[in-house]
Amino acid sequence: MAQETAPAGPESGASEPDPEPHPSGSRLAGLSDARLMLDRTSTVSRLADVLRAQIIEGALLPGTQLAEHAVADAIGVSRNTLREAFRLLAHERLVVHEPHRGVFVRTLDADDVRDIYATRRLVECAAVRVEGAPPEAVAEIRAAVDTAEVGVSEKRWNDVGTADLRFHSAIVALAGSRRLNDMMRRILAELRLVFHMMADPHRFHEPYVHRNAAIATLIEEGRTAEAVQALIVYLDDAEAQLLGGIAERSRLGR
Amino acid sequence: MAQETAPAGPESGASEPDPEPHPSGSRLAGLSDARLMLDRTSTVSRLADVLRAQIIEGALLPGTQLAEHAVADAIGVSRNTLREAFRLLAHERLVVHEPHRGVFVRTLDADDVRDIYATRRLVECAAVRVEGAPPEAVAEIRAAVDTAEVGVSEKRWNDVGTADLRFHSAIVALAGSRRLNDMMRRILAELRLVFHMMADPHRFHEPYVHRNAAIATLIEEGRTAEAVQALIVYLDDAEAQLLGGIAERSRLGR
DNA sequence: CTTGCCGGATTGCTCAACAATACGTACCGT
DNA sequence: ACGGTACGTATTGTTGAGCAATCCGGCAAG
Repeated sequence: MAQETAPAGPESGASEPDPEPHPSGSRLAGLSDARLMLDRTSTVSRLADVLRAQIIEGALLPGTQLAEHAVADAIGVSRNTLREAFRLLAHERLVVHEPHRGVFVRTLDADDVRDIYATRRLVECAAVRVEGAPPEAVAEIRAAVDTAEVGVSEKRWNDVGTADLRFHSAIVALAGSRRLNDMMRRILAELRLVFHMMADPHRFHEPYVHRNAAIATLIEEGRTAEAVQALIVYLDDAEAQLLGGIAERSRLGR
Repeated sequence: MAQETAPAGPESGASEPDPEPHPSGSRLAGLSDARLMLDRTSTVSRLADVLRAQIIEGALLPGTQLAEHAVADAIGVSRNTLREAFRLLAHERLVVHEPHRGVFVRTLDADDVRDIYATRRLVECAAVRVEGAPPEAVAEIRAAVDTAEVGVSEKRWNDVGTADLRFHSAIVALAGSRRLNDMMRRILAELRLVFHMMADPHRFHEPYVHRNAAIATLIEEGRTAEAVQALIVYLDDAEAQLLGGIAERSRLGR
């Protein structure tokens, strides 16, 4: 399942942050990142990408143990290389590393959800308020909404979820900060773990698609105060629904 | 220099993100992280802590190459173990990992400074505005100010810098979000790299101590709007000064 | 001065081994 | 039946060596 969806966004190299553009004054611009395109290698990076994609897609459910020897053999890499990849994923909070016990796909609790939504409320609302947002970010917001609506009409709920997170990434991109974008990408990846812990994941996205559209319009029209208000309501509702799902899940069989 | 200062804050385990507090409803609070205190082992964690402290204190200056074999031999750990620690630090952006070339202590440029301050403006100002801030966070703000003032009177500039960053960490803590705190700790650690790239690092902290005190008072009195305004001015000035320092540095011998 | 080539050094990754730790299970006394 | 102990096994933590791939510096040729 979930195998047919695109790998979402494993683009983040995560370890090569800077092309360090040479100070040469010559007109050779546009080549500064060519180096990165060339040696996109590094087994560890690709390994982390693969595992990240598997976790985000739900192929590896929260709580699953990732035994080193087994995974290393299955994928065909050395145990040491796998451990390096695990360190990255642990730093992204997609897996937890319990000493002498192993690494497990992260299981989030109610406190995590509350913390995630506290962060989202603060960052997303502040991003909407930022002056002089780059126009391509606004366009990206609209594009995400369109994608989500297509997904709804075709009942591709997984894609709807992806588009929803893309929508909120685009909102954060209004702030125009790379670090903020990275942080939010990681937090939204965490959020996918919560969805995978639920039954009927799609019901957590589908009702919000039209709200996203409304918020997008408000942003496009520069009505930031109203957009922020709508966003707060949105986030409160979504948080409450997820907390309800977690409570329900823990009530029955845990 | 800088050797006499305390290791600042190497507390962040960075790889064991969660004590995973057991859902047991019993009143055994405060013990959830006892497990971590016990097996505080893990060579990789301690190794990362050591390197992080060295970098943050300035013992390892930006641009320094950390050759695997040399460092591993010097510290007395295996090369594989060291590589795992490097992955952590690279993810924290304290070092850069250039494929087939090695890892270097990160060198930040003007764009990095702008990005860091864009993030700080957004996050810190929003944190001040958050309702219902935990009182211990406010107390921590005041404590940081006091420490900074003691540092000034004793001309311990390095401690003044540490206290300044502690002040801003405390401001972010007003939001009461663990993830936000972690992110800001990492960003402020990055900022220390910028300071180490400058001549006379202390002149970037000393003029701001009394401003911190004023902001702290405004926060304590609940005058958030004024506090935010003062914070924005503060951040703008600090950013401009750092950018000036970088420009100056790149003008002469790079 | 540029181009091409070579040798030395470093990194990327693998493999195998051993110590340290956690877990399941059988055993034991009460 | 219950709590505790001991033990064997499986997994992780860490090490060390080794080889291919890659980068860097220098040197020779054009």
